[in-house]
Amino acid sequence: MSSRPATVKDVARQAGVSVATVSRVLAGTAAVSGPLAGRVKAAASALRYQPDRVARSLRVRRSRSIGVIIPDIQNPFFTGVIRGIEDRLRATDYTLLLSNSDNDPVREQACLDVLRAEGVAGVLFVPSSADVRPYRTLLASGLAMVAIDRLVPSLPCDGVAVANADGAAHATRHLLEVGHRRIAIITGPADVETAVERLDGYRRALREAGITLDPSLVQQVPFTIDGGYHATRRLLALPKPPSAIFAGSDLTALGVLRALHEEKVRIPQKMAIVSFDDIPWAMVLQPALTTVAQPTYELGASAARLLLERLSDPRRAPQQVRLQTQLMVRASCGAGN
Amino acid sequence: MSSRPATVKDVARQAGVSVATVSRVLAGTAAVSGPLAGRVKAAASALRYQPDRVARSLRVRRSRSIGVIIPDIQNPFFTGVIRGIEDRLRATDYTLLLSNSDNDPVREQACLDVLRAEGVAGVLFVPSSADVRPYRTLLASGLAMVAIDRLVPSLPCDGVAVANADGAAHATRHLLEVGHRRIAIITGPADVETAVERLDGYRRALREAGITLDPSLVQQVPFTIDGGYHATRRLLALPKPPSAIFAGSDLTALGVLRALHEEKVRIPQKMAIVSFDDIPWAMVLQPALTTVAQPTYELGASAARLLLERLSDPRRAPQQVRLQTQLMVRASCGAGN
DNA sequence: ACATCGAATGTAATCGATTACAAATAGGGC
DNA sequence: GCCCTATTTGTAATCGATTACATTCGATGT
Repeated sequence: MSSRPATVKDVARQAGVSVATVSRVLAGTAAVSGPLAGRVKAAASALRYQPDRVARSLRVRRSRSIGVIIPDIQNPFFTGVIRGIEDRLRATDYTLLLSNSDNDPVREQACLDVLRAEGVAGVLFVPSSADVRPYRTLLASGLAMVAIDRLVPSLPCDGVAVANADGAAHATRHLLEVGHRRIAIITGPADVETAVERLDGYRRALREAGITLDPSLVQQVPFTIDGGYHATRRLLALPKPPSAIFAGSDLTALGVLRALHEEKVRIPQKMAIVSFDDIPWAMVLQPALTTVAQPTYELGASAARLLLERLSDPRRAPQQVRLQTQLMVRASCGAGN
Repeated sequence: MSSRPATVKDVARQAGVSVATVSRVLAGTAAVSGPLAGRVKAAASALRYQPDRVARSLRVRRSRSIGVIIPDIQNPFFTGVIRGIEDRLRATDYTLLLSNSDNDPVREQACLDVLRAEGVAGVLFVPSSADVRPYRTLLASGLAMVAIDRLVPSLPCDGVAVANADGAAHATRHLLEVGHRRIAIITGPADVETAVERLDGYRRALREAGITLDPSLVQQVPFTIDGGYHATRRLLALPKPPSAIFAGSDLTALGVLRALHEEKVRIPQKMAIVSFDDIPWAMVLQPALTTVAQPTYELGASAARLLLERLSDPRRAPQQVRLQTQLMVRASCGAGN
C-alpha cells in the first residue's frame, strides 16, 4: 500500500482505462459505458481516491472555495451570518476562506487580493470602504461578489441587507406608544451605512408623531459596549435627560445597561430601553432586552444563495435583497411581560 | 492593457529574463544579480503581478492555507480562539480555511478529508471524536496538526488546552471560602474532556475541604443555556437544594440565571454562582458573573505558533501546552464588589 | 456489404509557478 | 592568455486534473 494519496493515474491504471475516462466518470461530464464506469468507481473507492482540489482549481481556473470577509468574528451578529452561509453551502462542496477586515479598508483590500490569488469562485463581504473603485475593478474582472449587511449604493453587485430604517422606526414607535416623548438614540458613526439608516428610521417615527427632534438626544458612537456606556453617561448628565433610549445595537445596549446600573436608574421605570440585533443573550439579560431582531442566519443563507445563483448564471442582473426585522418585545421597554 | 491577471511569463517578458529568474527574485530562493533583480521587481510591480497561489500550491504540493475546525462558530469561546489564530497568522501569508464540525465526528472527518484534498499546510482543530484512529492516519501521512482545547491523551500531536481541573478547583475553593457547603456543579457530558476535567477539579477541592460529594448535586448536561436552565430547575426541586452553583460554562450560567430569576431566587444572597469562560458579556450581566477566565485569544495564538513551529521543523517532538486560567471575582458569588 | 454518423474512449496539451539540470558567464590563480 | 571553479541564468520537466481533439468502434440505412 502506498502512503501517498492516489491520483487519477493510479485509478486509471487500476481500472484499466485512461485518465480521461476516470475524470469523466467521477465528474459526470460525459457519457461512459456501464461496465467501464463501474470499474472506475470500484477502483476509485478501493484506492480511496479523492481528486486533488488544487490541481483541479488550476486547470479550470476557479477554485471550489468562497471567500468571506467580515469586520469582526467576535461580533455575534457576524457569526450568525457565517452560520447561515455555512449551512447553505454545506450541500455543495464549496469551502469557506475566512478573513477579518477589522472594518479597515486597507486590510480589506489585502484580503481581496489574497482571495483573488487563491482563485476563489466568489466573495461574500461586508463592505468596509466607502470607496467603490476597488470593488468595481474586481467586479469588472469577473469575480462574483455579494455584499452583506451594507449595500454599496452605486455598485452593480448582488447584496443582502436588513430594512434598518423600518426596524428603527418600529422600535421608536413602540417607545412612543408606551408613552415616551423624550427618546434618545445611540447609533453608530456617520460613515456606517446601517447606523445612518437606523437614525433615519428614528427620525421618521418622531416626525410622524409630531415630535421635534432634539439634537442633544442623538449620540453617534461606535457600536460597542464602551460606546453605549459613555453615550449614556452623557445623556444622564443632560439638563433634561430622556426617559427612553433606543440603542443602535445590543452591544451598545449592554453599555447602556451598565451605566444605568451604576447610576441606579431603574429599568424600565425610570428609563426604557429598546435596541437592535437580538443576540442570543438578549433575552436572558436582566431585564430582558426589547430589541429589533435581525435575521442574521437568513442574511448569510440568502447571501450564499445569491452567490450560487450568480455562479450558475454570471450574466443575470444584480439583485439586492432587503430582509425584514422583527421587534421582540420584552421587559426593558416596560411593555413586555 | 490586458484584463487577465499577469503571470510569471508576462513579468519575464517585460523584464527580459527567464521565468526562473522571476520566480527566484520574487521568492528570494536564490541569488540574482542586482540589475536583473531590479528589472524583475520593476516589471512585477508595473504589471501588478501577484503569484497564483493555486499554481504554486500544486507545484510545491502544499498550500499556504491552514485549516481550522471548530465545533461552533457561534460560541464566543471559539471565536476568541479564532481571533488569536488570525492575529498570529496575519504577519505570515497563510489564509484560514474554516469549518464547523458541530461536534459531530462524521462531519469532522468530512472536513478533514476536504482539507487534505485542499492540500492545507496544517490543521488546527478542536477534536470532536474520541476515536483516535483517523487522527493517527492523518498524522502518519505527514499532515501537521494541532489540537485545541481538548488534548487527545494517546495522540502524539501538538496541542494547547487550559488547566481545566485547576481552574475548576479554584472556583470551587472560592465558594468554600465564602462559606458555602452545599455546592452543586453543572458540567458537560462525560465524553467531553473539558467537562470531565472540570468535574475532577471540583471533586478535588471538595475533598481537600473534607466535604463528601453528594451525587445529586452533580448535573451533567450540554454546555448550553437550555442545559443550565433545566439542570438548575432540577437542583431547585431537590429536598435540600444547594446554596451555590458552579456552572461549567458561561452559557450554562446564563441558563442558571434565567431559572433563578423565574423562581425569584436572589443572587448571591440565596444562591451564589461561579462559572467558567469569561465571555465578553460576563461582566455586564446582572449580577456581574464571577467566572474562571479562559485565555481564548492566547489559546488560538499559541496553537498557531505551535503549528508554524512544526511547519518549520516537522520532526521535533510534539508539545502539549497547558495555559492557566484566572478567577474573576465579581458580584454573583457574594464576594465581589 | 458499405458508407456514414454518433457515441465512447484515448492521447496529449493545458493551467502557472517552481526547480532540477544544463549552459553560460565571471573571477581568480598561474 | 588560459584553465578551472563558482556563480548566475536559462531551458524544460513537473505537480494532478481537465478537456480539446483524434481515434476507434458499432450501429443504421440503403
